[in-house]
Amino acid sequence: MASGRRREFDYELALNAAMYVFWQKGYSGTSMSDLIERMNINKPSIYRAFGNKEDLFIKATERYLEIKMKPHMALLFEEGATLKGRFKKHMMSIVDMQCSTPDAKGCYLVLCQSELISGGIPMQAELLLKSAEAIPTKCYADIFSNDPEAILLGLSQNAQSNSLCLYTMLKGTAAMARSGALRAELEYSVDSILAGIGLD
Amino acid sequence: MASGRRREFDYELALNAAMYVFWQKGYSGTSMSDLIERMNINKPSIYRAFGNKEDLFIKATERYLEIKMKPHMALLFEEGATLKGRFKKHMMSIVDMQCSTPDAKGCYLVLCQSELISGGIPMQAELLLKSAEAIPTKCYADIFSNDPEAILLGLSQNAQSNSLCLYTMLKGTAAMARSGALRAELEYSVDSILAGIGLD
DNA sequence: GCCCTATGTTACCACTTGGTATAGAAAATT
DNA sequence: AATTTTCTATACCAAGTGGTAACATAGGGC
Repeated sequence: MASGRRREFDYELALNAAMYVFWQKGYSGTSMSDLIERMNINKPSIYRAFGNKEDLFIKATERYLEIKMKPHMALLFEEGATLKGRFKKHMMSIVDMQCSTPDAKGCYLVLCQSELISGGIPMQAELLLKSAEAIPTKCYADIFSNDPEAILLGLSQNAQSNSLCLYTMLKGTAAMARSGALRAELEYSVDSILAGIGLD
Repeated sequence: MASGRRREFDYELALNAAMYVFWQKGYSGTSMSDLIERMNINKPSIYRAFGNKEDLFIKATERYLEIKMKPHMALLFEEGATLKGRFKKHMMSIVDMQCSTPDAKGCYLVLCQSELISGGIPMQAELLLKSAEAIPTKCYADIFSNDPEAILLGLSQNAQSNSLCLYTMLKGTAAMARSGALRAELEYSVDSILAGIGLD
């Protein structure tokens, strides 16, 4: 079986580049020209390797979830740290990322989720974005409900609300980071919300 | 001096309609076709009455600041209410608006400010959006610095940080509202952040 | 060597974008 | 009523959108 000519570009690198473009410009705001330029591949090669714009967006989004969001979640389950310490580390790890990525500040998901109500996002991409939103809130709520320290602090009483509260603050830091806020400025907000829900 | 034919559409109504379109779709996401449809005027009439897309956007943004943001600010200076009461009312008034406007959930400014880093926003519009951001933070910081009750509670020590903290949370509720969160769910977050900075 | 498959490149497609020229219609001043 | 001024409406423009057809090119299996 003949296997044909090998592609000249690096698939993984190209997908990363696409991820950063969507992170900076959102789905509708990103044009194929943008992608061609930043991925450094010409158009038919992109279509052959990744499918159409929606397919590429879905792959880029899944990559973001995998390499950018997942690592933060692990920090919530580190052994030998207090509940507050784990949440603080988790949240500041996210804030760090929101502030540090040049030209792609804030959160990929927050940006693209805000496009949903604008219209123009294809169905499958919409479903993925909506399902991604449920992951951290569910995770936080589970911890608040079941962690012994959380139960002791009474946080299990309002597990759902406490979860939503932290998530809301992280969306806020994402928006602030996108406008140029610094990590140091946002740390105070993280500390305040943790204190605010009674996590001391 | 002949004054000519009178316009058939209502200028104020049309500008309001434009405001809601930008509120829903942002600057780049809004096309002239969108505006024509929702303002119910044909294209040359829009250009004659409002100038080009950027001019119209600036007018719509100024209108948003005037009729949508300004009323919330007044609540911070109501007589005979505690500092916490005034901030609670102010913030919930904003959250109310973020949740209730159909098809234009969230905050006009948060949405459009997030487009700045994407590029494609004209200079004058960019300046307006950036200057709008400074208004509430400056206002909060002034209150935390000078209000007797704030000084008594020690909030004047971190006036700047406390200000940024509340503003960050409001950007978070805006993002949450845009994704469909309800007023009741977000009230808990507002209460928590007020408690978190020590405003009891 | 040949063939087959997959690649990169150029050119093109229909459609939408922001913006305008032009012509006809309506109202106020003379 | 005539004129002037501003309005609305149809049609159009160049440039950009997402997406493809066609063709030359490169590499592995036989």
